[in-house]
Amino acid sequence: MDISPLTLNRLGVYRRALRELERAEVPRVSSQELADRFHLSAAQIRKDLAHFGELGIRGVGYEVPKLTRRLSEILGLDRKHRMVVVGMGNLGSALASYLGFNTGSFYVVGAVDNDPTKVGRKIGDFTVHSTEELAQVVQETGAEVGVLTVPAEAAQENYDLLVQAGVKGVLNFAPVRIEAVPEVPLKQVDLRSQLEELAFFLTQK
Amino acid sequence: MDISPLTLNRLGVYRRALRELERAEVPRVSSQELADRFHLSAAQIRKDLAHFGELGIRGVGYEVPKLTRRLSEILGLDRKHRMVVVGMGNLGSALASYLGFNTGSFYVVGAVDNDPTKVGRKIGDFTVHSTEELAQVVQETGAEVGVLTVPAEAAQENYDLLVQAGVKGVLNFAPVRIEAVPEVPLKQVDLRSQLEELAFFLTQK
DNA sequence: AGATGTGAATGAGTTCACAGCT
DNA sequence: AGCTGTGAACTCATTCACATCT
Repeated sequence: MDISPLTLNRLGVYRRALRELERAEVPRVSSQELADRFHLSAAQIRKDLAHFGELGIRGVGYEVPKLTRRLSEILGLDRKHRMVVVGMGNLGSALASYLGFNTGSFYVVGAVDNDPTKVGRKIGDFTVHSTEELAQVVQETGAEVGVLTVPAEAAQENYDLLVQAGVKGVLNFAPVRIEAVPEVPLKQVDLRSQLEELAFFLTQK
Repeated sequence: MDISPLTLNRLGVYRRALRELERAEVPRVSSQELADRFHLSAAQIRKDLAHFGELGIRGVGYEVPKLTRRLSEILGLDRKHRMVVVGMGNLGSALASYLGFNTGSFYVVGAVDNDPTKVGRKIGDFTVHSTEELAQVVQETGAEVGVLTVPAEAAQENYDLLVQAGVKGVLNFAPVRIEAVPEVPLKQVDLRSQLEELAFFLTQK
Protein backbone atom coordinates (compact mmCIF):
# COMPACT_ATOMS: atom_id res chain seq x y z
CA MET A 1 0.00 0.00 0.00
CA ASP A 2 1.46 3.33 -1.02
CA ILE A 3 0.41 6.24 1.10
CA SER A 4 1.96 9.68 1.48
CA PRO A 5 3.52 10.63 4.82
CA LEU A 6 1.20 13.64 4.98
CA THR A 7 -1.87 11.46 4.62
CA LEU A 8 -0.48 8.95 7.09
CA ASN A 9 0.01 11.67 9.63
CA ARG A 10 -3.54 12.90 9.14
CA LEU A 11 -4.96 9.41 9.61
CA GLY A 12 -3.54 9.54 13.12
CA VAL A 13 -5.24 12.88 13.65
CA TYR A 14 -8.57 11.52 12.45
CA ARG A 15 -8.24 8.52 14.71
CA ARG A 16 -7.66 10.71 17.76
CA ALA A 17 -10.63 12.89 16.85
CA LEU A 18 -12.82 9.83 16.37
CA ARG A 19 -11.76 8.34 19.67
CA GLU A 20 -12.82 11.52 21.33
CA LEU A 21 -16.24 11.28 19.65
CA GLU A 22 -16.41 7.61 20.59
CA ARG A 23 -15.85 8.46 24.25
CA ALA A 24 -18.67 11.01 23.91
CA GLU A 25 -20.78 8.20 22.42
CA VAL A 26 -21.44 9.99 19.16
CA PRO A 27 -22.63 7.20 16.85
CA ARG A 28 -22.12 8.81 13.44
CA VAL A 29 -20.29 11.79 12.05
CA SER A 30 -20.10 13.47 8.65
CA SER A 31 -16.79 14.63 7.20
CA GLN A 32 -18.12 18.17 7.55
CA GLU A 33 -18.90 17.83 11.27
CA LEU A 34 -15.52 16.23 11.88
CA ALA A 35 -13.79 19.02 9.99
CA ASP A 36 -15.65 21.73 11.89
CA ARG A 37 -15.02 20.25 15.29
CA PHE A 38 -11.33 19.55 14.85
CA HIS A 39 -10.15 22.23 12.42
CA LEU A 40 -9.77 19.87 9.49
CA SER A 41 -10.81 19.85 5.86
CA ALA A 42 -13.90 17.84 4.95
CA ALA A 43 -12.80 17.13 1.38
CA GLN A 44 -9.43 16.01 2.59
CA ILE A 45 -10.91 13.67 5.17
CA ARG A 46 -13.01 12.02 2.49
CA LYS A 47 -10.13 11.78 0.05
CA ASP A 48 -7.76 10.37 2.67
CA LEU A 49 -10.26 7.77 3.79
CA ALA A 50 -11.19 6.82 0.23
CA HIS A 51 -7.72 5.25 -0.13
CA PHE A 52 -9.01 2.38 1.96
CA GLY A 53 -12.30 1.63 0.23
CA GLU A 54 -15.79 2.95 0.83
CA LEU A 55 -15.70 3.52 4.57
CA GLY A 56 -18.71 5.80 4.83
CA ILE A 57 -22.41 5.70 4.04
CA ARG A 58 -23.60 8.17 1.43
CA GLY A 59 -26.24 10.51 2.71
CA VAL A 60 -25.36 9.58 6.30
CA GLY A 61 -21.68 9.89 7.16
CA TYR A 62 -19.24 7.62 8.97
CA GLU A 63 -20.01 5.29 11.83
CA VAL A 64 -17.71 6.42 14.60
CA PRO A 65 -16.84 3.11 16.30
CA LYS A 66 -16.48 1.26 13.01
CA LEU A 67 -14.25 3.89 11.42
CA THR A 68 -12.16 4.20 14.57
CA ARG A 69 -11.49 0.47 14.54
CA ARG A 70 -10.71 0.49 10.84
CA LEU A 71 -8.21 3.33 11.26
CA SER A 72 -6.56 1.54 14.15
CA GLU A 73 -6.22 -1.52 11.95
CA ILE A 74 -4.79 0.49 9.06
CA LEU A 75 -2.28 2.20 11.32
CA GLY A 76 -1.33 -1.05 13.03
CA LEU A 77 -2.57 0.27 16.36
CA ASP A 78 -4.94 -2.61 16.98
CA ARG A 79 -2.16 -4.63 18.56
CA LYS A 80 0.62 -4.07 21.08
CA HIS A 81 4.11 -3.09 20.00
CA ARG A 82 7.10 -3.91 22.13
CA MET A 83 9.99 -1.49 22.30
CA VAL A 84 13.57 -1.68 23.45
CA VAL A 85 15.32 1.50 24.57
CA VAL A 86 18.98 1.95 23.61
CA GLY A 87 20.81 4.46 25.76
CA MET A 88 19.81 4.90 29.38
CA GLY A 89 20.99 8.45 29.96
CA ASN A 90 18.66 11.15 31.23
CA LEU A 91 16.36 11.09 28.28
CA GLY A 92 16.38 7.33 27.86
CA SER A 93 15.52 6.64 31.47
CA ALA A 94 12.77 9.24 31.47
CA LEU A 95 11.36 7.91 28.27
CA ALA A 96 11.48 4.37 29.51
CA SER A 97 9.31 5.26 32.49
CA TYR A 98 7.20 7.70 30.53
CA LEU A 99 6.44 5.18 27.81
CA GLY A 100 5.96 2.53 30.45
CA PHE A 101 3.01 4.43 31.88
CA ASN A 102 1.58 4.93 28.45
CA THR A 103 -1.60 2.95 28.00
CA GLY A 104 -1.37 3.10 24.21
CA SER A 105 -0.24 0.42 21.79
CA PHE A 106 3.42 0.81 22.64
CA TYR A 107 5.27 -0.35 25.66
CA VAL A 108 8.86 -0.72 26.70
CA VAL A 109 10.02 -4.27 27.35
CA GLY A 110 13.77 -3.81 27.65
CA ALA A 111 16.69 -1.43 27.71
CA VAL A 112 20.41 -1.49 27.04
CA ASP A 113 23.34 0.82 27.68
CA ASN A 114 27.06 0.47 27.11
CA ASP A 115 27.93 2.10 30.41
CA PRO A 116 28.73 -0.75 32.85
CA THR A 117 27.60 1.34 35.82
CA LYS A 118 24.09 1.45 34.35
CA VAL A 119 23.87 -2.23 33.45
CA GLY A 120 21.84 -4.22 35.95
CA ARG A 121 19.84 -1.21 37.11
CA LYS A 122 16.13 -1.87 37.30
CA ILE A 123 13.68 0.55 35.61
CA GLY A 124 9.97 -0.21 35.95
CA ASP A 125 9.75 -3.94 35.44
CA PHE A 126 12.79 -4.58 33.30
CA THR A 127 16.52 -4.53 33.83
CA VAL A 128 19.15 -2.60 31.88
CA HIS A 129 21.36 -4.94 29.86
CA SER A 130 24.69 -4.38 28.18
CA THR A 131 24.57 -3.23 24.56
CA GLU A 132 26.38 -6.44 23.62
CA GLU A 133 23.29 -8.34 24.63
CA LEU A 134 21.00 -6.24 22.42
CA ALA A 135 20.27 -8.97 19.90
CA GLN A 136 19.45 -11.35 22.74
CA VAL A 137 17.18 -8.83 24.46
CA VAL A 138 15.33 -8.17 21.19
CA GLN A 139 14.92 -11.88 20.61
CA GLU A 140 13.79 -12.74 24.11
CA THR A 141 11.33 -9.87 24.45
CA GLY A 142 10.11 -9.95 20.85
CA ALA A 143 10.70 -6.20 20.57
CA GLU A 144 9.77 -4.77 17.18
CA VAL A 145 10.80 -1.17 17.74
CA GLY A 146 14.10 0.30 18.89
CA VAL A 147 14.15 3.65 20.65
CA LEU A 148 17.46 5.46 20.23
CA THR A 149 18.36 7.79 23.07
CA VAL A 150 22.13 7.68 22.73
CA PRO A 151 24.39 10.70 22.09
CA ALA A 152 24.36 12.00 18.52
CA GLU A 153 27.75 10.55 17.61
CA ALA A 154 26.67 7.03 18.60
CA ALA A 155 23.30 7.10 16.88
CA GLN A 156 24.25 5.62 13.50
CA GLU A 157 26.22 2.78 15.02
CA ASN A 158 23.40 1.90 17.38
CA TYR A 159 20.84 2.10 14.60
CA ASP A 160 22.95 -0.46 12.74
CA LEU A 161 23.05 -2.66 15.84
CA LEU A 162 19.28 -2.48 16.13
CA VAL A 163 18.94 -3.51 12.50
CA GLN A 164 21.22 -6.48 13.10
CA ALA A 165 19.32 -7.33 16.25
CA GLY A 166 16.21 -7.67 14.13
CA VAL A 167 13.91 -4.77 15.05
CA LYS A 168 11.45 -3.65 12.38
CA GLY A 169 11.47 0.08 13.02
CA VAL A 170 13.45 2.69 14.92
CA LEU A 171 12.46 5.89 16.69
CA ASN A 172 15.43 8.21 16.99
CA PHE A 173 15.75 10.99 19.56
CA ALA A 174 19.38 11.81 18.80
CA PRO A 175 19.68 15.07 16.91
CA VAL A 176 21.39 13.67 13.81
CA ARG A 177 20.38 12.36 10.46
CA ILE A 178 20.78 8.60 10.37
CA GLU A 179 21.34 6.65 7.18
CA ALA A 180 18.51 4.13 7.30
CA VAL A 181 17.97 0.94 5.33
CA PRO A 182 14.53 0.69 3.69
CA GLU A 183 13.64 -2.49 5.61
CA VAL A 184 13.93 -0.76 8.97
CA PRO A 185 12.16 2.58 8.72
CA LEU A 186 13.34 5.38 10.92
CA LYS A 187 11.30 8.11 12.54
CA GLN A 188 12.85 11.17 14.05
CA VAL A 189 11.62 12.93 17.18
CA ASP A 190 13.24 16.20 16.68
CA LEU A 191 13.34 18.40 19.68
CA ARG A 192 16.17 20.39 18.26
CA SER A 193 14.69 21.31 14.93
CA GLN A 194 11.43 22.26 16.59
CA LEU A 195 13.31 24.55 18.94
CA GLU A 196 15.19 26.03 16.01
CA GLU A 197 11.96 26.81 14.24
CA LEU A 198 10.61 28.43 17.36
CA ALA A 199 13.76 30.53 17.61
CA PHE A 200 13.05 31.89 14.16
CA PHE A 201 9.69 33.22 15.32
CA LEU A 202 11.13 34.62 18.54
CA THR A 203 13.33 36.89 16.50
CA GLN A 204 10.63 37.88 14.05
CA LYS A 205 8.91 40.35 16.33
CA MET B 1 9.36 37.82 6.46
CA ASP B 2 7.20 35.05 5.12
CA ILE B 3 8.86 31.71 4.86
CA SER B 4 7.33 28.25 4.54
CA PRO B 5 7.72 25.74 7.38
CA LEU B 6 9.35 23.32 4.96
CA THR B 7 11.98 25.84 3.97
CA LEU B 8 12.49 26.84 7.57
CA ASN B 9 13.12 23.28 8.51
CA ARG B 10 15.65 22.87 5.72
CA LEU B 11 17.52 25.98 6.79
CA GLY B 12 18.24 24.19 10.04
CA VAL B 13 19.50 21.20 8.08
CA TYR B 14 21.78 23.39 6.00
CA ARG B 15 23.12 25.08 9.09
CA ARG B 16 24.01 21.75 10.67
CA ALA B 17 25.72 20.59 7.48
CA LEU B 18 27.67 23.84 7.26
CA ARG B 19 28.76 23.62 10.88
CA GLU B 20 30.15 20.21 10.13
CA LEU B 21 32.10 21.63 7.18
CA GLU B 22 33.21 24.53 9.35
CA ARG B 23 34.63 22.13 11.94
CA ALA B 24 36.45 20.39 9.07
CA GLU B 25 37.77 23.84 8.05
CA VAL B 26 36.31 23.72 4.56
CA PRO B 27 36.43 27.37 3.45
CA ARG B 28 33.94 27.30 0.57
CA VAL B 29 31.27 24.97 -0.72
CA SER B 30 29.04 24.89 -3.81
CA SER B 31 25.38 24.00 -3.57
CA GLN B 32 26.21 20.87 -5.54
CA GLU B 33 28.92 19.69 -3.13
CA LEU B 34 26.66 20.40 -0.18
CA ALA B 35 23.84 18.47 -1.80
CA ASP B 36 26.06 15.48 -2.61
CA ARG B 37 27.58 15.28 0.85
CA PHE B 38 24.37 15.58 2.81
CA HIS B 39 21.73 14.06 0.52
CA LEU B 40 20.12 17.34 -0.37
CA SER B 41 19.01 19.07 -3.56
CA ALA B 42 21.35 21.69 -5.03
CA ALA B 43 18.57 23.67 -6.70
CA GLN B 44 16.58 23.69 -3.52
CA ILE B 45 19.50 24.90 -1.44
CA ARG B 46 20.02 27.81 -3.83
CA LYS B 47 16.33 28.65 -3.92
CA ASP B 48 15.96 28.47 -0.15
CA LEU B 49 18.99 30.68 0.44
CA ALA B 50 17.94 33.16 -2.24
CA HIS B 51 15.08 34.23 0.04
CA PHE B 52 17.64 36.10 2.10
CA GLY B 53 19.53 37.95 -0.60
CA GLU B 54 22.59 37.02 -2.62
CA LEU B 55 24.46 34.91 -0.12
CA GLY B 56 26.81 33.17 -2.53
CA ILE B 57 29.45 34.12 -5.04
CA ARG B 58 28.70 33.17 -8.65
CA GLY B 59 31.28 30.93 -10.15
CA VAL B 60 32.63 30.09 -6.69
CA GLY B 61 30.01 28.93 -4.20
CA TYR B 62 29.26 29.86 -0.62
CA GLU B 63 31.76 30.84 2.07
CA VAL B 64 31.21 28.33 4.82
CA PRO B 65 31.82 30.44 7.94
CA LYS B 66 29.99 33.44 6.54
CA LEU B 67 26.94 31.45 5.47
CA THR B 68 26.87 29.55 8.74
CA ARG B 69 26.78 32.79 10.67
CA ARG B 70 24.13 34.24 8.40
CA LEU B 71 21.90 31.18 8.85
CA SER B 72 22.33 31.32 12.60
CA GLU B 73 21.25 34.94 12.50
CA ILE B 74 18.24 34.18 10.30
CA LEU B 75 17.15 31.34 12.57
CA GLY B 76 17.72 33.38 15.70
CA LEU B 77 20.37 30.95 16.89
CA ASP B 78 23.06 33.58 17.33
CA ARG B 79 21.83 34.30 20.80
CA LYS B 80 20.79 32.37 23.90
CA HIS B 81 17.16 31.47 24.55
CA ARG B 82 15.92 30.90 28.06
CA MET B 83 13.26 28.28 28.67
CA VAL B 84 10.89 27.49 31.49
CA VAL B 85 9.61 23.94 31.87
CA VAL B 86 5.99 23.46 32.90
CA GLY B 87 5.26 20.04 34.39
CA MET B 88 7.96 18.24 36.30
CA GLY B 89 6.82 14.65 35.83
CA ASN B 90 9.07 12.00 34.35
CA LEU B 91 9.46 13.62 31.00
CA GLY B 92 9.70 17.17 32.30
CA SER B 93 12.43 16.36 34.81
CA ALA B 94 14.38 14.41 32.23
CA LEU B 95 14.06 17.13 29.70
CA ALA B 96 15.06 19.76 32.21
CA SER B 97 18.35 17.96 32.85
CA TYR B 98 18.76 16.92 29.25
CA LEU B 99 18.27 20.44 27.95
CA GLY B 100 20.42 21.75 30.76
CA PHE B 101 23.40 19.82 29.43
CA ASN B 102 22.71 21.04 25.94
CA THR B 103 25.41 23.42 24.79
CA GLY B 104 23.18 24.88 22.06
CA SER B 105 21.30 28.15 22.04
CA PHE B 106 18.65 26.95 24.44
CA TYR B 107 18.84 26.45 28.13
CA VAL B 108 16.44 25.87 30.94
CA VAL B 109 16.26 28.60 33.55
CA GLY B 110 13.25 27.54 35.55
CA ALA B 111 10.52 25.01 36.15
CA VAL B 112 7.06 24.86 37.64
CA ASP B 113 4.64 22.14 38.68
CA ASN B 114 1.27 22.21 40.39
CA ASP B 115 2.08 19.21 42.57
CA PRO B 116 3.07 20.61 45.99
CA THR B 117 5.32 17.60 46.66
CA LYS B 118 7.47 18.60 43.69
CA VAL B 119 7.68 22.30 44.48
CA GLY B 120 10.96 23.28 46.09
CA ARG B 121 12.87 20.37 44.58
CA LYS B 122 16.15 21.38 43.02
CA ILE B 123 16.98 20.25 39.48
CA GLY B 124 20.37 21.28 38.08
CA ASP B 125 20.77 24.86 39.17
CA PHE B 126 17.17 25.93 39.49
CA THR B 127 14.32 25.17 41.84
CA VAL B 128 10.83 23.94 40.99
CA HIS B 129 8.22 26.59 41.69
CA SER B 130 4.46 26.39 41.99
CA THR B 131 2.48 26.95 38.78
CA GLU B 132 0.88 29.96 40.45
CA GLU B 133 4.27 31.62 40.38
CA LEU B 134 4.74 31.00 36.64
CA ALA B 135 4.37 34.64 35.58
CA GLN B 136 6.87 35.64 38.24
CA VAL B 137 9.36 32.95 37.20
CA VAL B 138 9.08 34.01 33.55
CA GLN B 139 9.59 37.63 34.50
CA GLU B 140 12.52 37.05 36.83
CA THR B 141 14.37 34.67 34.54
CA GLY B 142 13.49 36.43 31.30
CA ALA B 143 12.36 33.12 29.78
CA GLU B 144 11.15 33.43 26.22
CA VAL B 145 10.12 29.84 25.64
CA GLY B 146 7.77 27.60 27.59
CA VAL B 147 8.23 23.84 27.47
CA LEU B 148 5.00 21.97 28.13
CA THR B 149 5.44 18.55 29.68
CA VAL B 150 2.12 18.29 31.47
CA PRO B 151 -0.49 15.57 30.91
CA ALA B 152 -2.55 15.94 27.73
CA GLU B 153 -5.67 17.17 29.48
CA ALA B 154 -3.78 20.03 31.17
CA ALA B 155 -1.89 21.17 28.08
CA GLN B 156 -4.27 23.81 26.77
CA GLU B 157 -4.76 25.43 30.13
CA ASN B 158 -1.02 25.58 30.74
CA TYR B 159 -0.38 26.94 27.27
CA ASP B 160 -2.80 29.74 28.13
CA LEU B 161 -0.97 30.35 31.40
CA LEU B 162 2.33 30.56 29.51
CA VAL B 163 0.83 33.10 27.12
CA GLN B 164 -0.38 35.18 30.06
CA ALA B 165 2.98 34.85 31.72
CA GLY B 166 4.52 36.47 28.64
CA VAL B 167 6.56 33.81 26.87
CA LYS B 168 7.04 34.29 23.12
CA GLY B 169 6.88 30.67 22.01
CA VAL B 170 5.90 27.24 23.32
CA LEU B 171 7.25 23.77 22.71
CA ASN B 172 4.62 21.18 23.52
CA PHE B 173 5.34 17.54 24.37
CA ALA B 174 1.80 16.66 25.39
CA PRO B 175 0.12 14.51 22.77
CA VAL B 176 -2.76 16.86 21.99
CA ARG B 177 -3.51 19.61 19.58
CA ILE B 178 -3.42 22.95 21.35
CA GLU B 179 -5.35 25.98 20.16
CA ALA B 180 -2.59 28.56 19.82
CA VAL B 181 -2.77 32.32 19.46
CA PRO B 182 -0.73 33.71 16.56
CA GLU B 183 1.44 35.84 18.84
CA VAL B 184 2.77 32.82 20.72
CA PRO B 185 3.69 30.18 18.16
CA LEU B 186 3.51 26.58 19.18
CA LYS B 187 5.73 23.72 18.12
CA GLN B 188 4.84 20.14 18.73
CA VAL B 189 7.30 17.38 19.61
CA ASP B 190 5.24 14.46 18.71
CA LEU B 191 6.47 11.21 20.01
CA ARG B 192 3.09 9.64 19.61
CA SER B 193 2.44 10.47 16.00
CA GLN B 194 5.92 9.32 15.09
CA LEU B 195 5.28 6.02 16.81
CA GLU B 196 1.95 5.71 15.05
CA GLU B 197 3.60 6.21 11.70
CA LEU B 198 6.18 3.60 12.56
CA ALA B 199 3.40 1.20 13.53
CA PHE B 200 1.96 1.54 10.05
CA PHE B 201 5.20 0.30 8.54
CA LEU B 202 5.54 -2.52 11.05
CA THR B 203 2.30 -3.97 9.77
CA GLN B 204 3.14 -3.45 6.11
CA LYS B 205 5.52 -6.38 5.78
C1' DA C 1 -32.40 14.98 0.89
C1' DG C 2 -28.00 14.59 2.08
C1' DA C 3 -23.38 13.04 2.47
C1' DT C 4 -19.93 10.20 0.22
C1' DG C 5 -16.46 9.33 -3.34
C1' DT C 6 -13.99 11.34 -7.14
C1' DG C 7 -12.48 13.67 -11.59
C1' DA C 8 -11.19 18.41 -12.62
C1' DA C 9 -9.22 22.81 -11.14
C1' DT C 10 -6.26 25.12 -8.36
C1' DG C 11 -2.36 25.86 -5.46
C1' DA C 12 2.07 24.75 -3.24
C1' DG C 13 6.53 23.01 -3.59
C1' DT C 14 10.30 21.06 -6.29
C1' DT C 15 13.22 20.46 -10.18
C1' DC C 16 14.95 22.03 -14.59
C1' DA C 17 17.70 24.73 -17.33
C1' DC C 18 19.91 28.73 -18.38
C1' DA C 19 20.86 33.82 -18.20
C1' DG C 20 23.88 36.58 -15.61
C1' DC C 21 27.59 37.51 -12.74
C1' DT C 22 32.52 36.82 -10.84
C1' DA D 1 34.86 28.45 -16.82
C1' DG D 2 31.84 27.79 -13.32
C1' DC D 3 28.34 28.43 -9.99
C1' DT D 4 24.68 31.30 -8.37
C1' DG D 5 20.06 33.14 -8.71
C1' DT D 6 15.66 32.59 -10.95
C1' DG D 7 11.73 32.23 -14.36
C1' DA D 8 9.46 28.26 -16.50
C1' DA D 9 8.07 23.44 -16.34
C1' DC D 10 6.70 19.97 -13.71
C1' DT D 11 5.14 17.18 -9.80
C1' DC D 12 2.69 16.56 -5.71
C1' DA D 13 -1.12 17.97 -2.60
C1' DT D 14 -5.34 20.31 -1.58
C1' DT D 15 -9.78 22.15 -2.67
C1' DC D 16 -13.80 22.43 -5.51
C1' DA D 17 -17.93 20.82 -7.30
C1' DC D 18 -20.89 17.39 -8.61
C1' DA D 19 -22.41 12.70 -10.09
C1' DT D 20 -23.53 8.81 -7.35
C1' DC D 21 -25.47 6.22 -3.98
C1' DT D 22 -28.38 5.31 0.38
